[in-house]
Parts: sequence; C-alpha cells; structure tokens
Amino acid sequence: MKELDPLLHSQLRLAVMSILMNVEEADFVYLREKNEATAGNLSVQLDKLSAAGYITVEKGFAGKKTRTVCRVTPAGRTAFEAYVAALRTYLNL
Amino acid sequence: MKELDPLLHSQLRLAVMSILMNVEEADFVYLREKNEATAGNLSVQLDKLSAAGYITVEKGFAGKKTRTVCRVTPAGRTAFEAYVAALRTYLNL
DNA sequence: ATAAATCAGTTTATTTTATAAACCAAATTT
DNA sequence: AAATTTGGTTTATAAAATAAACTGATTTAT
Repeated sequence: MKELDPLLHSQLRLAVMSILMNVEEADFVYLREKNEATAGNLSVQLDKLSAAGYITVEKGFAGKKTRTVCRVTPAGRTAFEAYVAALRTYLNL
Repeated sequence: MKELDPLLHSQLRLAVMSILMNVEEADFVYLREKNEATAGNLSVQLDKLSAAGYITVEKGFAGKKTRTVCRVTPAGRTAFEAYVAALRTYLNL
C-alpha cells in the first residue's frame, strides 16, 4: 500500500502546505488567521515542516515588529504532489 | 476552515473506507492483507468506524473458521463523500 | 490422541501526534 | 510608566496510531 507521508497527513500541516503551494510566501500571522489555528500549534507544525525541509522559515522585521515568513521548498513541492497522488489512489479521485 | 472528519483522516481507516466504498463487503482477513496492516491495528480501527456508525461489522462463520464481514453504511458513505469534498477544497484538486 | 503450529481476532501497553495552556520579549496604548 | 497587545516559543496534556502480548478455536504433524 502506497504510504501517505505522515508529515503531510495532518490537518494543519496539510492546510499550510496547500496555502504555500499557491502563494509564493506567507507569514505566520496570515497562516494563523487563515487556518484559525492557535499560535502554539502553528509554531510546532511549522517547525516540523521546516525540519523536514519542506518549507523555509525566515525571521525578519516589518517595521519594528518581527515577521516570520514561510515558503515551500522544491522538496516540499515534490512531497506535496506525491501526497496528493497517493491520496488519489486511496480515494480513486 | 472546513473540518476534516478526524475519523476518516487516518491512514488505515481511510484506506478501509475507500475499499468498502467500492466493494459491497469485505472481510477482516482481506482488509488486513490488502492494507498490510497488523490485525491489532485493524481491529481497533474497525471498532472506531463501527462505533461511529460508518460501517457494520458482522461476525459469522466460513465453514468452521470465524469470518468477520464489514460493510459501509449510508452514513459512512455520506461521511466519506463529505471528507473527499473537504479535501478537494484543502488541496484545490 | 496429543503436542506444536496456525488462524482470526481482541486487549493492553507504548509511542507518536496534535493541541492547548502557559509563558516570554518587544512594541504599543493609556 | 503601567497595562495591553503582538508575535511568537516552550511545556504540558489529551488523543491517536501502532505494536506487542494474549485468547480461543483449528489444523497439522507425530
């Protein structure tokens, strides 16, 4: 049975990746609001995606406030597409 | 954010449901082999699907050996379709 | 006939995950 | 300058997935 990448098979991580696939970059606050996630949960899940090399997380400033910007990496893109392909076979979409 | 039914958002349960959606009925052994799952794991996940009313689990006999047969219920069918629809919006498929 | 191995499955224990709650430092508001 | 808000991180708790150990019946081999 084709494996579903467990890193992507998580509601919040999947939603984050889905956004990043379509958006070039997105910051922490945007991702938190769009997903109605708690900051804590989002922080943890971003770390995991980052540790896996699926996204980059850049800390910078917007004026004086900190701003954390996320982007999907090529590896992340590939993994996401493989995940979707695997899902298709599961669900025969 | 549209919720992904957590009962279906599990690798093994999803795979089981996907099979049952296409097959009218399937027994324990078939599901275990097809999914390369351990019997323990399968047993637990079938219980959950059954407790949720997504499948029926009937114990009977095939000759002298016990045989556990699973079928998807109308509620299960509906839930599965809703899950797939929700996934589509996540992944914009 | 009986001991060993297999089959079909359940129960219990362990590990992993997801999530929330508590916290921290800097910036803003009053 | 005290109180609040913002943008997060860390730690604790709850829920899930999985594996390991077990049960009870059935073959198979001796």
